Amino acid sequence: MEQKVRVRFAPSPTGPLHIGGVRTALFNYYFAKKNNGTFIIRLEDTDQTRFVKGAPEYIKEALEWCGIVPDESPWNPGECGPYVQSERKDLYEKYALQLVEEGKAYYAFDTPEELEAMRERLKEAKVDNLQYNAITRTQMKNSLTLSEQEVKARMEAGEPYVIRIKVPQKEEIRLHDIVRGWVKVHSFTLDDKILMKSDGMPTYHLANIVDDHLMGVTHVIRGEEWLPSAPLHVLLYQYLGWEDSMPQFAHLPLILKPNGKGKLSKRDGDKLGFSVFPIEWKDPETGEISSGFREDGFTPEAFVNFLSLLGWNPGNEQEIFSFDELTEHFSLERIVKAGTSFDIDKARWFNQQYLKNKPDAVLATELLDILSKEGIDCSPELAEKIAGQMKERVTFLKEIPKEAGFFFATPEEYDAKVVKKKWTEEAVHVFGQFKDAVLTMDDFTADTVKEKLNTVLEENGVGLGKVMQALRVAVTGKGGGPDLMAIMEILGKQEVHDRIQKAIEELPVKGQ
RNA sequence: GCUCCGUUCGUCUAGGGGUUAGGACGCCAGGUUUUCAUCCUGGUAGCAGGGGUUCGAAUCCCCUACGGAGUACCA
Repeated sequence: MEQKVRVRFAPSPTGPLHIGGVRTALFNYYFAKKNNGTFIIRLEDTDQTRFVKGAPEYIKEALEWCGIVPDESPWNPGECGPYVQSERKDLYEKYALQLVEEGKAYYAFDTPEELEAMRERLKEAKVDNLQYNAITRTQMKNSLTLSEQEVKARMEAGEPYVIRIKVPQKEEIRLHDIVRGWVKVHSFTLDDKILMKSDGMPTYHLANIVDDHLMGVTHVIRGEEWLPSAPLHVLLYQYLGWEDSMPQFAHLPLILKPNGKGKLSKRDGDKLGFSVFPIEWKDPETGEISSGFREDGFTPEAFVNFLSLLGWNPGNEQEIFSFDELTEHFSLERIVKAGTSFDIDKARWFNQQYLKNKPDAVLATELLDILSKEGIDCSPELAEKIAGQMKERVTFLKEIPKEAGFFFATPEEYDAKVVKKKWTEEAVHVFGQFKDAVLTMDDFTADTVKEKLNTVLEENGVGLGKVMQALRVAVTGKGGGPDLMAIMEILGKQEVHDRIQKAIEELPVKGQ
């Protein structure tokens, strides 16, 4: 049976999306596009108390930055709307009621205190699973233990109640996961999860199944944290009579902290020295800012490339992939099973690869933006030249103002180590001649300035190697950097002259 | 505790009965370069442990250990 692929990414708007969520979205997206399918975004906001203002907008912006364009979403609804669960509220109750009707679910009136007391009791009795299940439900206040009249009376009196699923006592539940193969669980270890909360909202479990069914979702690709509740979901599909159209599951390995200990969480950001969010997030309550990869200077291409290779690989040795290539090569079968530690060094390497391979003109546009934020004036022509000189030497474009500030201003400080070692009487003597010679040049390019320097050096019988670093320090203030001749060409002859002049006046000569 | 999932260099991973266990990041060394970086060359380092099955196991099975997730009127 060939069915058109429909997948969804269903985040909960409780804050910013972290990179694990982004990767889940990416894998769903690749899978949809590769199979000519549809990619849906659905907001799962059934817990109204945890809704965070700005979260939906953040999710949208973050995914867009990565290059994900949903086919159907709250922002561009398709046929299966609405795409926000709180707006679908009325849909869910019907199915919950249907299950109650069929004896597959029931009403429960237990208070949080009573539930807690039940768990305590079980703990003391050294019972393994502290659950609301086939055994314990017989001791609780629900429509299975209470008389029909009493249930009715309690409901009419406005007493809060929930609807719980009635999990069979002895049944093996099997599900096939594309990543993990067959997973078998005994129903006794599941508990009678709440389907409808007392506020009338469904829980994740119900809403998720109902929506996936109604939206025609064919593949559920989500994080491994959902694997333990997947059997419950299967049971729900069976109960609702939707087993035949049940989607296929693929549970993705978790992204772990760099030390491999524990799932990477939103709180790990910054604490570990790197971002865990795609783009910056400002907490609307506290105003606290969490850094994002975008603001750190990552290009979306590098970020996406890196993230896509966390828990998936194409089976060959290629590592640099464009978005289209990722889509083309992606397959669920090649997702790895084991959890994956996050390695920021590799992420940085990816960014550098992309930087290196981008045309100077493209980089110039971005650089101009960075420079203007730093209050540095720069022409597009100059920016392009600087980008060309610096792109292989930095990991992020935003390092340029600091690493190559000499392009914009005469150095105020000079590398003390180089000065101490290389700023010799001989060098100063040669530079005195060189700076004047420079002013007489008509054609001032990297090549001609090199010729000129060589000429002066030859006349004085001094080797190039002996004075190059000193000259570099005089012109740039730094001990390292791009080709000095190219720098001088960019600076122009007057500036070169003035800088050498200044250095000669200010720097202490070695041995004097 | 219980249930489920997992385990190949420090990290990301290839490899699915016969391989000198391959690649990438990182790290180290050498070369190139006027310098730093890039680049090139080389090096470092791994099948969690124990039992089976087999002529032969990183690969298949079992056990143990370790790690992770779940165990809410959160998703």
